[in-house]
Amino acid sequence: MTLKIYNTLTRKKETFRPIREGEIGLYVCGITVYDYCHIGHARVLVAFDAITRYLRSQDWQVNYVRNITDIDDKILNRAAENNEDYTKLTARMINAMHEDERALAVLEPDSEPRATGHIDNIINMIQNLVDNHYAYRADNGDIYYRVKRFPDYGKLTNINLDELLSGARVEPDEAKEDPRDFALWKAAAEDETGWDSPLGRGRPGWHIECSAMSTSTLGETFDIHGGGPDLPFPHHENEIAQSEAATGKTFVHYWMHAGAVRVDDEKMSKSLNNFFTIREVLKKYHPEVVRFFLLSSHYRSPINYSEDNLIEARQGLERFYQALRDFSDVALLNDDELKQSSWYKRFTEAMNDDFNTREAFAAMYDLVRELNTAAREQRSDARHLAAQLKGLGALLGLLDADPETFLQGGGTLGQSASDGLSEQQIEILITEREAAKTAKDYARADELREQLQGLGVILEDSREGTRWRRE
RNA sequence: GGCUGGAUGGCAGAGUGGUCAUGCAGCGGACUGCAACUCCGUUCACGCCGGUUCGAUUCCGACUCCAGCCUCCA
Repeated sequence: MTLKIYNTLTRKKETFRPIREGEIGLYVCGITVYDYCHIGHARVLVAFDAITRYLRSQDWQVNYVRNITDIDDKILNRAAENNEDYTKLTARMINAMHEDERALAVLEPDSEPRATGHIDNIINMIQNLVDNHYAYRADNGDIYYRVKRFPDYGKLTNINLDELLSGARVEPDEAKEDPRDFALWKAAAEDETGWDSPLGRGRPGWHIECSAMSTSTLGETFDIHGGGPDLPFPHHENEIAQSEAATGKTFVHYWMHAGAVRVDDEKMSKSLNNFFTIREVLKKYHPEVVRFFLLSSHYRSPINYSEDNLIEARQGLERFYQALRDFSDVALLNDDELKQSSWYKRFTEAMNDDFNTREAFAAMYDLVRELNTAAREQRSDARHLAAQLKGLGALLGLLDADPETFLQGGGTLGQSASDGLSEQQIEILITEREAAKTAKDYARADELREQLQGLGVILEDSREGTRWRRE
């Protein structure tokens, strides 16, 4: 089955053709670690995690590289504000990032290079660019990329160099030959953070670290480069200019960019200061609800982070776990068994079409209905349907929790204690209600049920007894 | 202003040249002591104007509006 991927470079959905048969080199721009990750980071992390999991399930050998930018002006400024060494700040933020990733079931990439671990590669690449006149050393000691010398500049985002110049936003800098040039190496004084090198003492500018890390881990030309919605310009445009000038080869075949996360229908940005960190979000919502929410739109569409939409995601996920409730013990199918399934076929058709997770969900919801019907009729295929549902969920990193635990957790974590009702207390009230029901004292039974409902506990009666879940 | 992408039912959100998206919500029914869960049925749709076509929400063009990037940001 052919895999189609929307390529930012061509602005078209294209049939994916790997450089080497069966293999995919994937580089995703990771985090600049000067603060906690926010919900926008979460989207990129979760989207490429789901994509990578899916590709591997289709027998692609994926080499997934996601970098950490751990040296940068924002980091140095923040460290100075905190009056701490910048490596202390980045170490703390990297730990926090890893915690957030684990919570969201984001698997580790195959490698996670850090800018400070690639200083030699960065220096070599800049030296190469200087030697070939793609870069020059300015009077202030900074080294800039000579944008004019790279004729393809702007091919990713279709910008016109002259118009870029007329845009007043380009910062005029006396040291530059041309205001459009950007820094590769920033000169550093002895008492500033920097590395000694043939380029002079300094530190890398933003952009060059990704060119160095990606080409040194995946080769001068690789398959897919991904990132957030604000990266095509200037970051990826500059990466192309640096890398292709340095190697003389095509840098990347497919460019993938996630859509923006909005907050209550407002643009989310650092300057508006309206972003939510992942850890704040996880205080309100179960991590799988957040993951499900992020995957419930196509990865390229804008998505709106709001109370309503998160509640909706929770309800959707609850539908899956309700269906799996009586099948928590079913074993996962092996690959061959799963691939026999017609549901699997529909699911993969959706995913092979530029990773259409929402369409894949539609197939899973239809499977849920079939499963519920089978279970109601006590059909023998119910267990197999449940196993297929879990199998499809696993391809996206979903539905791995114990259904009862998920439903009784009520879509958030750790709220049972603050609710004032322990599981034991709930069970006691349910037993009391059972007694009232047996005695046909329905008024008392309803009173108990309403009491529990007021505390966020929903009861569900069945022939086998009463189950409960939190809203 | 330039460059991208989009406009689908009450909301969210896919997709298709002519028969169903899907989820939530609503309505009717089954189940239930009553509910909840679940199942069955069902209402509600493709921004606006032209064109192509036997037929367009789907293709083409104009228009209007919205979002992202062009400034730190994933």
